[in-house]
Amino acid sequence: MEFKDNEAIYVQIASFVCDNILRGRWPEGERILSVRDLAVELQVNPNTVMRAYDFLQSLDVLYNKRGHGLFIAENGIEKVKKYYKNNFFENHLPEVFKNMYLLEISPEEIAKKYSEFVKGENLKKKGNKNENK
Amino acid sequence: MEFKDNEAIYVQIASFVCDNILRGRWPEGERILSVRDLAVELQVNPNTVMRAYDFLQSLDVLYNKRGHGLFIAENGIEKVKKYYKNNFFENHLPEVFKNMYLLEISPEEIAKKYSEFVKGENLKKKGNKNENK
Amino acid sequence: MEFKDNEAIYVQIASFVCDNILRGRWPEGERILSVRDLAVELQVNPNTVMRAYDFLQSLDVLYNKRGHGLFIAENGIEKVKKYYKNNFFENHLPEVFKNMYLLEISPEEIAKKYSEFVKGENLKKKGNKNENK
Amino acid sequence: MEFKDNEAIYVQIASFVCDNILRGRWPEGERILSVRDLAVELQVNPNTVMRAYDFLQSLDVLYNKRGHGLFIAENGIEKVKKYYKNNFFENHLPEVFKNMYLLEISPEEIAKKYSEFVKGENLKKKGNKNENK
DNA sequence: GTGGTCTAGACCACC
DNA sequence: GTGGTCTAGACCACA
Repeated sequence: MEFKDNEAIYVQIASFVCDNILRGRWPEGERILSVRDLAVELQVNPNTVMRAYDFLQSLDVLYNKRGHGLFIAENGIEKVKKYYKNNFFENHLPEVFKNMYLLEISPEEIAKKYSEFVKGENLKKKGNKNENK
Repeated sequence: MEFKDNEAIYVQIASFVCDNILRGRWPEGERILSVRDLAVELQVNPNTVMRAYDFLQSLDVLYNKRGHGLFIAENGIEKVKKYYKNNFFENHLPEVFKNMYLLEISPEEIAKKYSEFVKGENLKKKGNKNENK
Repeated sequence: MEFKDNEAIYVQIASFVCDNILRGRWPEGERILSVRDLAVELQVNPNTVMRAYDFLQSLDVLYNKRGHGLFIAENGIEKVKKYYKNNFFENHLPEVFKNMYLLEISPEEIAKKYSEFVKGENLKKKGNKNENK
Repeated sequence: MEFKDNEAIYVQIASFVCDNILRGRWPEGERILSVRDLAVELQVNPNTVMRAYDFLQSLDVLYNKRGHGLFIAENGIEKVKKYYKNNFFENHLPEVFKNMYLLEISPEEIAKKYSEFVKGENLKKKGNKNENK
């Protein structure tokens, strides 16, 4: 996995985990990869994974069964959505709107680009399905 | 002026300057506030303003007339737009699209919220005009 | 290391780094001396080294692996050459030609002196090789 | 006249004066433009011209006839050449050679570009002659 | 340990 | 007055 360098790696790992939860790849209630395993997979220091997991515990997306490891909360999707939605509307969107306004980018242009983005995502999905066959 | 604390102050100052240029409040070719004056106004160390101005000089948005101060380039708006547009499409937009996709936010909802944002901006403008009466 | 005092120290440090890259002494992809270490070695304030490194990052010659330090880009040599060549042909050479023209110095004389210069450089190289024996 | 912004203006003015002397446009022994007149012509603060003249006096290129103004020395060309040659060989050339060496630019390439430069200068001369007709 | 940011204050050349 | 450079020292988040 490649990391952007304008954002802390642990934040990107947290996003990565949430992604997998929202997309249903990691089902609610199940045990999550151990710190060490994920660290190996992402080629990252375990401490960094730990920070990401800590962060997600503070959001109640993950919880700790003593001695059994970390699990995804039963309402994990809901929790993630809540946090991300709030973040999106409070922090990201105003910035985006300001840019659109000053750079004279119409919402129609955004919508058009978005539909292209969605196409790309759907292709990915199909690709993954075939991979698993 | 208030600064967010999740972004370096000098970056926010640079954005502030670009904003004023894009909105036409600071016309192309004109002299910009001196390092020291802006530092006093923003209650910030002159070095911090200097860093922001340095950055804008490296983008050719500002240029230096020796001994006379810094001036906004004749094609300053164009330069700013170019930089901001690139930044917006490369860095911001993909992130926004991913959020929209995963959080199931439709482009129509975005468009609606945007039109409200624009109303707010227009009110601000009128407010400023009245102030000057 | 000695610094000329008609040029900013941080610029000279940046040149020093580029020199080492172009000469192959510091290979592409490798970690570069930390800000603090180079500051100690050059007997200079860390901020000054930082400025040099900042500049080289803006040229994409250096990049940052968070928490691990700064590394020379894979195409670092190319990037440095591009920047230096442009600088040389746009800024230095016209000045040199004007001097040659007005002072009546022939290109043959230049060529002759250059071959002496190259000899000196080659001796330096051999000297270093012997040092390492 | 346009000034480069990487060199002090008074230095550029001094060069401008030397240029005119070396090219024979301003003959040895003659009175030189007054500080004020040159300042107006170059659209520059008189103090700045003054500094340039001061500098040239320190090189014995100009000298002061009390109450009559500044004059170009009888051996002005020689003095200018001496200073510029020294400067060229001591300061400029080593830098140029280093660049040529590291960027792998051959003296032949330099010679070729120089001959083009000379062509350009000769055209200018003819152009000026015709202007004065 | 790493880079990055900010402040405070001094000093400089230039116009 | 202008920008620009440098130092010293503090503090931070990150790995």
